[in-house]
Amino acid sequence: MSGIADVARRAGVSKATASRALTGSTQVSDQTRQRVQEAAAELGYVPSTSAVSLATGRTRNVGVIMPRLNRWFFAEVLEGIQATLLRHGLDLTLYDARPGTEGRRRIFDDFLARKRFDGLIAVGLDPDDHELERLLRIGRPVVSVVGASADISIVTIDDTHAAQRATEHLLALQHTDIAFVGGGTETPWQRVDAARYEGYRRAMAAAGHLPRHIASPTSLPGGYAVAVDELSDARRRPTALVAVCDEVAIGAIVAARQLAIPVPAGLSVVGIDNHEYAEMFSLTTLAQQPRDQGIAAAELLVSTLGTAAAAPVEHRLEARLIVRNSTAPPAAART
Amino acid sequence: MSGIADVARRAGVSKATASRALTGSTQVSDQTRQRVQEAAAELGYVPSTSAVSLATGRTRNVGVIMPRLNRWFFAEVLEGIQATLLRHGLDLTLYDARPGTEGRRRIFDDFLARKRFDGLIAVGLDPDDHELERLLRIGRPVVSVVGASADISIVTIDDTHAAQRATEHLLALQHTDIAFVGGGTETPWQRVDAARYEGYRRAMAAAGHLPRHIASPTSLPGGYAVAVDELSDARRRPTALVAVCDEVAIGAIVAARQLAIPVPAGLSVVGIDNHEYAEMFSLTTLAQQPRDQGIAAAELLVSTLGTAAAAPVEHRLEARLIVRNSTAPPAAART
DNA sequence: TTGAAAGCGTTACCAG
DNA sequence: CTGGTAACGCTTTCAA
Repeated sequence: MSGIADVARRAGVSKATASRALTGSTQVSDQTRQRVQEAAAELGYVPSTSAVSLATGRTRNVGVIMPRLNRWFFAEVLEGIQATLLRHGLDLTLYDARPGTEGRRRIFDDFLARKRFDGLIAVGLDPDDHELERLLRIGRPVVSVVGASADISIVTIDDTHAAQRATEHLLALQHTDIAFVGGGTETPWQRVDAARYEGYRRAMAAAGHLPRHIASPTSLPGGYAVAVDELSDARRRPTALVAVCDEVAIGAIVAARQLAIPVPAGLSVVGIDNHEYAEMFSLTTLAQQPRDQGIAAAELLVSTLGTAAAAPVEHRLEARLIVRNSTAPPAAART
Repeated sequence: MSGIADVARRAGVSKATASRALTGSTQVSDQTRQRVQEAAAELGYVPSTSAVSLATGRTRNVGVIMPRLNRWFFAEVLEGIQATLLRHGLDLTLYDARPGTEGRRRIFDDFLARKRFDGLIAVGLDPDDHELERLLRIGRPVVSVVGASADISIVTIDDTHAAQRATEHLLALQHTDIAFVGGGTETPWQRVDAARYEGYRRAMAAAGHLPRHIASPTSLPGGYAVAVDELSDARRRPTALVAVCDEVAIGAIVAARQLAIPVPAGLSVVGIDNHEYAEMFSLTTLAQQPRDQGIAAAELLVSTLGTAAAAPVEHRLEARLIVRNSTAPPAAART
C-alpha cells in the first residue's frame, strides 16, 4: 500500500516532482522521471483513485445506462463500449434501468446524481421528460445510442430508412401483401419501433399498398408466438413479413417451419439487425453493427471528455442489406 | 454543487455534526439531525463519492468481472447482481475479460489493482494461476459464480450432478446410444464443460454404456452446425443427446428439424439451463437460475463487506429437471 | 451532544 | 526543473 510519498522518498525527490513525473504532464528532467518511474515500479505503486479524483475532479470512469442487458443488441453495444473504454484506460460503471422498476427511479434520482463518472452513455433509454431532465442536469457529457433528443449527441442507424429498404426489397420481389411485425403489445411504442414502422408504412404507401400491422413483443419467443397465431390461417396470411428486429423475424421463421410453411417459398421474412443467429436461419436482414455503435459512442464521449461542452453531434451508421435465403418472390408471381 | 460545509452553515452546526447527522452513525440530537437533513434536502446536497472514499476507505462500489456479456447465462447473472447491488445502494463497475485478449490482461494487471471497489464478483472466469493470484492479491472479498477455487466463496449449481441427472433421464427412457454435445472446439475445456461431461460419463458408466462425445462450440449456431454434420447419417446417429447447455441443445433441435428428424420421436435432446428460448422449443432441461445465482452472489458479497475476512463459503443452488417435449423413448423401444 | 482540527492521498499553485 | 504547501470534500478522533 505504498503512496506517492514513498515513491518520492525512494527516488529522492518531493511528492510534487514524483506526481509530475508519473502523470507525465509538466516538465521534468528525463533523469528524474526515470528514477521516479523505477521507484514506482519497484514499490508496485498504484495511485489511489479516490485521491486522484478528489484532487483533479475527474474520475476516469464512464457511466453506461441501458434498459436491458440480456438482449443481443444491448449486450453487443455494451461489449463495444467496454472494449473501447478499456483501451483508453477508463472504467465502466453500469446502470441497468429496466423500464417501470423502482430500480430505474433510484438510478435516475439517486445514483446518477453522485456523478461517479466523467461522462455518460445512454443506450436505448427512451427517457421520459423527468428522466431526460435528470440526465441533462448532471452537467457531464452524455452520448446516446439509439433514441433521440435535441441536445444530446447520438450514435445510431437511420431506423426509418432501414425499415423502408427492407420493405422495398420485398416490394421489388413483387410482394404486395406485406405485414409489419413488432411494436410490442403494451401501449406506448418504443421510439425505435415507431421509426421502423414509419419506414415500412412509407414504402408501402409509395407502392400503393395498404400497411398491415401484427403486434408482437420484441423478442424471439414473442415473434414465434404471434406468428404461430397469425400464420396458421392460409387465407389471411401475408406473403411477406417485415420484422421490427431479427429476433422477431427468427421467431416467425421458426413458427413458419413449425406450421410447414416453406420459407422463402411460402413466406418471405426480412429482419433488421444481422443478429448472431441470422446466418443459421438464412435470414435476409438489414445489418446494423451494434458493437460498432458502442465503439463509436465511446470514442465520441472520450473525445469530448477533455474539452468544453461542444454542440451535440449526430453520428449515423449505415444499415447494409444482406440478402440471404429468407426472401423470394411470392408464390403468385412465380406461376 | 454545495458541500457539507454549506449544509452545516445552513443548519447552523459544524461540519462534524452535519456529517454525523447525515451518515446516521453517532449520537446526534433528533432536533439537530432533523435540521441538518432539511438543510441538505433544500440544497440538494450530494456527498462527493471520492471525498467519502478517501476519508473512509470504502468505495460503495462492487466490481464484476466476466468473460462474456452477450451470452444468456452471463447477462442473466449480471442482471441479478445489478438489481441486488442497486437495492443496497451500491454501484457496479463492469470488467469484460474476454479470454485471450489484451484487454483481459490489462484488467488483471492494471484495472483490478486500482481497487475501485470494496469487493469483487467473478463470473465464470476460469482464471489461470497468474490471474487467480492477482484476484487474491487485491485484498478485497471475492465471490465467484461458476468456477471453483479453494479460497474464494462461490455460488453455483452442481454441474456434474446436473449433467448426470440429464443423462439418467434419458437412460430411464431406455436410451442407450446417448452422445454428449459440447466442450468447445479449442483445446482446453472450460471447467464447467468438463464437470458436465463428467456427470454424463458417470451416468453412462453406471448403466454400462459407452460414452460418446461430439465436440461443439458453446453457442446456438455452434450446436446447430455440429448437429447438421453429425445427424445427417441415420445409421451413425445417436438416439439421444445431452447438450452442455440449452443453446447447444436448441441448435441441435433446429438442425434436427432441418434434417426432418422428428424430435423427440427420432431424437431426444436434453439441455442444461432453462434458457429463455427453452419453452418455445419444448426443450427438456435442467433449470439453473442464473439470475438467482447473481442475486445470491451479490448478497453474499454484501454481507461480507462490513466484516473481517471470513472463511470461504460454498453456496450450491439446485438444478431442477423440467420435462418438456424434446425427450421420449427411442424408436426401438416403442416397436 | 457538539466543535475544532487532523487526516485520507493526490494534484496544482507559487516560489525559488 | 524542483520543492513546499494549500487545496480537494469528507470523516473521525479528541476535547469540551
